[in-house]
Amino acid sequence: MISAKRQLLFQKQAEIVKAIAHPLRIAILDFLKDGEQCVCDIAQHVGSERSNVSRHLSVMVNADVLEHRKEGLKVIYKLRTPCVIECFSCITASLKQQAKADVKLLEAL
Amino acid sequence: MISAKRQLLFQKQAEIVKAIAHPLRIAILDFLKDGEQCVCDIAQHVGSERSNVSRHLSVMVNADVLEHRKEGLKVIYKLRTPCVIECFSCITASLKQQAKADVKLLEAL
DNA sequence: TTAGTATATGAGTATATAATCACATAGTAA
DNA sequence: TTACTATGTGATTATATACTCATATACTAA
Repeated sequence: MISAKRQLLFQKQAEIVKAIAHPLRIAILDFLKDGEQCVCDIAQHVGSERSNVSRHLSVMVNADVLEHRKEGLKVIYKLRTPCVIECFSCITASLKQQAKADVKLLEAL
Repeated sequence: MISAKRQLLFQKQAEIVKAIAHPLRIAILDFLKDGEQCVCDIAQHVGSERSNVSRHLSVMVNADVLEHRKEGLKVIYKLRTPCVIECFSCITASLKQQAKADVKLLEAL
């Protein structure tokens, strides 16, 4: 059985992973890997309503994936733990593996 | 604006991340990093109902995070992309950063 | 002050997810 | 065959999440 301490760790890890587990939020992370941006530019880039983007951003701030600061009218968001970007290389590798298997299947039909 | 191609990529990446984004599933992944296991031993280890564990396992199989094979009565599950485990080192680093900030805050009170 | 812009948030709705229980299926062994 | 064990799944309920619209707040500039 898992100790209460480890269960807490898994709980906390899940909170961070959940904060990333959305296509729009991944798009935002991908945009922010090249540098900080304001909400309006993020919304423009990902093609979604500002209110919606603002909510997604606050989810990631609450999970400490992003940090933000005010600059005049604008609020600037940036990655707090840039290594999350590296996780996607593993995930992309998994997707490539899937895609290759799909091609093989298709060829066999 | 993001191309349709990239939107599809983010969509697929999110499906994989979502399949990991649950404390019980992270506990399962952590257990499987040391080798393949059957449902009954996984359920025993994570301390949850077998039917519940079975459903969580199928979520991860559908996302190609796990693979499984039958062996007599038992079904054996194992990691398909072991590099997902590496992602957790980044997430744990983020948690450490949070915890340190919390300690500093506590000391300031 | 007023007008305008950027952001955040409450309320409502729609959808997705998780857990539990009961039952079904598949294999083993007597 | 029957009894038993391991696993998967349908149905239900509870909860969480995502999106939209309207509104509130905060700042800027005239």
